[in-house]
Amino acid sequence: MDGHLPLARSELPIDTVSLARYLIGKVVVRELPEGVASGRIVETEAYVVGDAAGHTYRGMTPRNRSLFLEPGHAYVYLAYGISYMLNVSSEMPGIGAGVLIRALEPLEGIPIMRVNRGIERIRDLARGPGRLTAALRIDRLLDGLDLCREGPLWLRCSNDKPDEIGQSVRIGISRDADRLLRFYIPGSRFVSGSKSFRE
DNA sequence: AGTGCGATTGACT
DNA sequence: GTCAATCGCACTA
Repeated sequence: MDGHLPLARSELPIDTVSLARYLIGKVVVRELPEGVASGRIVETEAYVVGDAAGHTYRGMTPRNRSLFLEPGHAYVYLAYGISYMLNVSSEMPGIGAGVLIRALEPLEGIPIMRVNRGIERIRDLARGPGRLTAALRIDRLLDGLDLCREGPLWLRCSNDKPDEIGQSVRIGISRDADRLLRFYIPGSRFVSGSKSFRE
């Protein structure tokens, strides 16, 4: 019964792909003044070492430095000037790589998420990387945060483990686009981009 | 100092 | 299905 504890850093896979699979089924917890909002991770993408689609492909910059922290730290950035993306750093310190959290199944604080998103439908609250950060009110202020420690944003253990994990190409990228680095719970109504997948 | 471009979303045909 | 919105940042000069 460890369903209420933060993920232990010592148990996090160092390898980016392993971490992307490991995070499926775990819980993202957001602590806000109004209360707690949380969701189960149903979809991730790995941005591995040497990945032409990754933000660290050309080395460390002020924006992406969080990806070089030890595993389990938040990397938050703004995409298209509109949506924030939440990533979990992977690999040893000094190596820049990470896992993008692409979709959550809402658990706690659904009324809070509805207010933050301005919509009612539970299925759409956190289905998509920009939607989940809006639902949980995640922005650049949380960049670099240790997600293995309780705080404003952290990752929680879960008792139920998915018995199967689907795999496909990543969504919305052009470089290194053929690699099967997207992972998701097959059949979940809460995963994004239900098109283009293969085993 | 200027420029082009996204790890997207929501509105619209 | 198509498409515009929007802006920080990395890159060029």
